[in-house]
Amino acid sequence: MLTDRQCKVLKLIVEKYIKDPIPVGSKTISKTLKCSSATVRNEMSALEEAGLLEKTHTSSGRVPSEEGYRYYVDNLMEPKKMTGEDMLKLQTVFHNQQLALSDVIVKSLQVISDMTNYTTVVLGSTSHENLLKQIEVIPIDDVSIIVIVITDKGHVEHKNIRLQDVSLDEVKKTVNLINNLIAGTPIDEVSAKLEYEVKPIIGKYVKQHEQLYNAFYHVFSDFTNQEVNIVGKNKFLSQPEFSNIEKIRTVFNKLESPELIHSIEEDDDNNIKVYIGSESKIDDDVTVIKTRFKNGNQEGTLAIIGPKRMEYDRVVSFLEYMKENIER
Amino acid sequence: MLTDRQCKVLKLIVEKYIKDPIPVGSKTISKTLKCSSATVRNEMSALEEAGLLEKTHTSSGRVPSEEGYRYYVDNLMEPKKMTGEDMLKLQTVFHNQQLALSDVIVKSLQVISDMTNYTTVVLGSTSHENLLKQIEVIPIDDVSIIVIVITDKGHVEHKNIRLQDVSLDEVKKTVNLINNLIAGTPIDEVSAKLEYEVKPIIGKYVKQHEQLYNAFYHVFSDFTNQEVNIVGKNKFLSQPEFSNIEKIRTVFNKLESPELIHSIEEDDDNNIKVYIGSESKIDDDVTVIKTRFKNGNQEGTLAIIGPKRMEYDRVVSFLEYMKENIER
DNA sequence: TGCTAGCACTATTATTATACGAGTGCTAAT
DNA sequence: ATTAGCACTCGTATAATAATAGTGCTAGCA
Repeated sequence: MLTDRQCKVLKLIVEKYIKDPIPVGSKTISKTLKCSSATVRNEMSALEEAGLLEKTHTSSGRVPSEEGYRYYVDNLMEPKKMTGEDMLKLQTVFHNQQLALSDVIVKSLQVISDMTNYTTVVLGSTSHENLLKQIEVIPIDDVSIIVIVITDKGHVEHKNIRLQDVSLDEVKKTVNLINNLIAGTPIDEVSAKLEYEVKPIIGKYVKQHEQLYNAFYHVFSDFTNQEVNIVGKNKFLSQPEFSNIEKIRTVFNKLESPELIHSIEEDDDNNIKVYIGSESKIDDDVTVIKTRFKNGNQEGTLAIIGPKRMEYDRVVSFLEYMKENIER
Repeated sequence: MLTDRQCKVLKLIVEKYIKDPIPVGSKTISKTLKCSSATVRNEMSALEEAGLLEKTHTSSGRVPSEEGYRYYVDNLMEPKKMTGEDMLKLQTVFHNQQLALSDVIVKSLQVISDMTNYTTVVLGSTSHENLLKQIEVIPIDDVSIIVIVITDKGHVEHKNIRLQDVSLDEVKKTVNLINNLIAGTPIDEVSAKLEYEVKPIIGKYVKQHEQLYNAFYHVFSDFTNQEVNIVGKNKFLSQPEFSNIEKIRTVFNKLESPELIHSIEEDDDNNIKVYIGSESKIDDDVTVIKTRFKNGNQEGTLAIIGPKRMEYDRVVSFLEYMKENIER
């Protein structure tokens, strides 16, 4: 258990280091705390002993360790209320009556990315939550048609497919069958249902059924599992801890890998969760802060991704604000 | 005018430097050319005089200048035929009968990006070439509908809009009006036509016409002018001349700015065009190689973007192959 | 007992000096 | 016209030095 003063020292160090990423010395802290630098040094080595602080070399100042940030976030951080200016910017987005909720969310996370200089992510509902609402087909020319897939949550995707010697009539028959038989099915089960429920029927009644079946099968199996919206990846380029290209490359690759991004929502806790450093699974110097939201049939995940040395208090208050405003 | 030997020297230097980005010395060249390093030095200083070579410092080897690359591309470069392996990879993409042409193009440029380690771009038809084919509306819930816009070239976009107290009937009336009155109009003129041809009519026959008019107006004015597909931006991260973050940042910002990307197709020459360094308008160390393609009603631009120190011959042959295969 | 002044010690950073080498340009000889 | 030879230049690498900002520890004080 930390003493009161140790908490103060840790908090000061974390906050100082977040402002300015250079190791913090005892002298700096002693100025704010009413005691000598020697006393601070003693507290510091106790905190280091406890694994909350680290030195970059034997005679350097201290830097928060992963556990140090953790302790700060869990116990020391005070909620920071948003500035009027920040609030105002977001409110103008939220009060745009014409935009659908999903657009409002994406737009405001763009704004947040610019305000904070961190990367933001919006994940929509997952494919097992999205039910097939209907499909539409538009003929483009003799050989190609566009298939549009719409889910109950309003997720739309389209695909241009090529067919040889298939009459529009037969396409329409198939479309009607699909709409009648498997609308309402979770998107990720559609491919299977197509095989067991639709294939046998079109096999009997539709010419060129092989080709049509294959085409639609691909439309659904290629259906993106989830709407993923990442904004401001380039913000990492202005963070000092990502000044080397290698690091940037690994982070960018991770941010583009669907698995990684989906792992963000693995834990479906509804509160705001903070994943620090290695917990982020992206890079030891990266922190992910996320929350889930739900409004009617719209649900999903918001995340803000930045350096471990992140303005935790500010980011948390942004996410709280977003969650609150989305949910009513 | 360059002598024969000067051409040989320039060609060797450019090709050597492209392989390995370190200044090329006279000794290296003299090994390949049957003459002494002193002779090569004389030729080199003639080439420097002519502005085709540069030194990084007084006693360094030579590096091609922008004009040097230009001369190489225009006069010295020999077309390099594609390796069987490269060809094979692309052919499997092209021979996929199920994919629409536009998907084949995007897929093959992904493949090319991986093979070359350069960034690739596909630009679709511009908005004044795309004609509105039809719009479709799908109601999602009480307050929101999805509007889907389809162009004659098969470009599809959708937008989720929110309406208050508007009956589905009225929406459908408006949609029918739009489809009847302004289908066939170039996308970038639709907004205007909407105002002059549709607004007066729905004003009379449709309740809540203000709201509906505004919603559709926004759907069309937000319509993306053009399909832009950039693949492999991260490839820049592994090019040695982009090892500093500042440079990467400016390049990434440029690649994300629509104006810049559109400037690629400004010149609608149908041949393969090479923009070296400052000509690329992206960065002095960047080269853009592009070509237009056309197949039936599908047209657009392909581009490969990489360091100025690019494998020009290889890239040109890739683009030739692509153009040829698309156009038949 | 807890705090602090004082001091020896340590590692980083910046600066300077030195040597090395890969390259050039020029001159004189072939 | 070509080339061997040589002085010269500049970037890179290495080592030596000093300055500095920090530490840990000890001993004395309230």
